[in-house]
Amino acid sequence: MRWSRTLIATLRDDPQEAEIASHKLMVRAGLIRKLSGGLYTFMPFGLRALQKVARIVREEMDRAGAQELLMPALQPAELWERSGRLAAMGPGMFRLKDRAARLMTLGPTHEEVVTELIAGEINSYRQLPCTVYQIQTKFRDEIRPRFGLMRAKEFIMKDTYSFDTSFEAADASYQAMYDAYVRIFTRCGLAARPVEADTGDIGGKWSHEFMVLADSGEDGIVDCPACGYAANQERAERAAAAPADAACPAIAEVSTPDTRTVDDLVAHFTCGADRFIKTLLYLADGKPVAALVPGNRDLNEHKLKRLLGAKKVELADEPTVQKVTGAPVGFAGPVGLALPVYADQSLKGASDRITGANKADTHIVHVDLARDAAVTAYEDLAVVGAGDLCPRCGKVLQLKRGIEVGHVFKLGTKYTESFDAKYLNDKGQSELMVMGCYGIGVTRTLQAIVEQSHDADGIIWPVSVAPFTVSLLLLDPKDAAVCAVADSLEKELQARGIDVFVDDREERPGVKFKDADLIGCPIRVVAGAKGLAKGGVEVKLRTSKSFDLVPVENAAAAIGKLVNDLTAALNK
RNA sequence: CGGAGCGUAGCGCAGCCUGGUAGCGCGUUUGGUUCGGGACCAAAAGGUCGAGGGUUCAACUCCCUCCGCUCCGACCA
Repeated sequence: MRWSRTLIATLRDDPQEAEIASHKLMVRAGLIRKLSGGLYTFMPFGLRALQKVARIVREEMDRAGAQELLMPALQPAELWERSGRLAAMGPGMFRLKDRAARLMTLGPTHEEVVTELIAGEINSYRQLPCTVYQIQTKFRDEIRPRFGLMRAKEFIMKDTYSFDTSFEAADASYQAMYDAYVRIFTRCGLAARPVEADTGDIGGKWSHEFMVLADSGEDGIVDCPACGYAANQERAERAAAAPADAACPAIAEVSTPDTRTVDDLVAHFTCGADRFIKTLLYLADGKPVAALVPGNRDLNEHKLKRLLGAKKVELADEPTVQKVTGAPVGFAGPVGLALPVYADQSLKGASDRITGANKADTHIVHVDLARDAAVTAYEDLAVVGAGDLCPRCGKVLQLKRGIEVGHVFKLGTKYTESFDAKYLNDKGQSELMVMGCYGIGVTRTLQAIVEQSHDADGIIWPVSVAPFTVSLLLLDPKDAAVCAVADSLEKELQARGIDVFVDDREERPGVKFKDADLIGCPIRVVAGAKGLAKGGVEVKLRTSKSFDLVPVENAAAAIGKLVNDLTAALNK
């Protein structure tokens, strides 16, 4: 392909719309263009890179025994009512009506469609296990699309679904996908790290996310350098550390006018935030409960939701708080509260603490939680952060940030129950299939690669996903001898199956060098009059500062070897 | 949904406070000189100043409403 005949425009300035490096670079290098918030066009170069990622995904899915199919993106909403997810996903789903006023949705994911499909297709244990996948556009009405392709309203996802006869068999399918994911991200040149994760709206018992470490990542990752424990902050647990509180006198009320937040309390009582017990009132599927954490900690709503087995957990609104505590927001406390009370494990044995009095403008001091309040249970409820102790080995945890590029779930029978997906076992009895689902954000993976692999000059594509493997700069397009060299080298490389992009523009060399660095193809070849006079073309890696002068007749072979070396290094 | 900021030529921006009919850089086109890390000179094309309404003799500028984009937050006991 030649620059002069390609729809590509590179930008000198950072686009006003972009914040993070990968987003800026993808726009500047002419890979994507924005249509509207969270909606992007893939330009020819962006599409080439995307298709290379998709191809790797496909090859590894096929190798792992999954079969590709393609399901509709437009789906009857009734399907989502059957699983209960129409309500659970709420406004996150795009909804529309067809001409018969039937409610339809644009698929944000495909558990419903695939389970309905498989329930009809599979009848016998002889047909199991069965794993299918697709690479398809998904639609999610994100609250706040951001960072270009990272969180978009429309994006390309690879979604795989496994069906098995038993939980043990499903574990094997899960492991096969987990292994395939490790290979996929390795081949894409990404250092992606599996971490334990929350299952969210998808449901199920167990899941891992594949995270690309990046400061711009949206997820917190809790990491134990000592034993390798790693988990999404939403999921992360911590080892119990009991407080060393001494016994205290009986409780006493203290007037605290207009002192509602922990910051207010710290200022008022001049003590550490950890001396307070934060009492949070939640509605779990509509029923009020209280959750207690130390004043210096945050409550992890995912943990509370899991503990209560609730479908929906939300902070109680002001009227509810007023009703159950008898006080305005800001003065709730566990003492005398007629609700189920769940306390964070670090409050076990807590004594001489300060809490709200369930009375306007009043707190109580000298609270011994066990003595003065009825705590239903002590559980790990706080958000885990740096400095907490590892739940496995007890060493100190670190906190990092990451981009979620893949997610694997053990779903169990959540969906096969909803859709009555059963098979006959070898004794002729009907049993539910056991399911797993596995997603990769293909478009997000592409951007994560850029986020992880760039420098001040531009993108540094891994050879496996670069829009083109070789950038061939034709420095003197008016010099017939140089053109002839570029032409023949282009053909030789193509004959070897190496894709080449020839910059044949009538531009000064500096412009071509800058653009080549920005676009970031892994191998740069310069064909210029100067180089030819010295004996050949210049071959340089994007990652290297220096080049090799290679005689024209050896160039294709030398480049072929470089490609092989780069590919081998990725797959190592 | 709440908070903040921004919408002026393809891209990046100034002008607005203090109203008088729009400018800079890049890019694009043409001509010339250049030619190994984003050249220079000359000329040119390109804008309903996000949309609608209001105030005014006059609105990019002041006021109101709406739309769009970006960032922060969805944590308060």
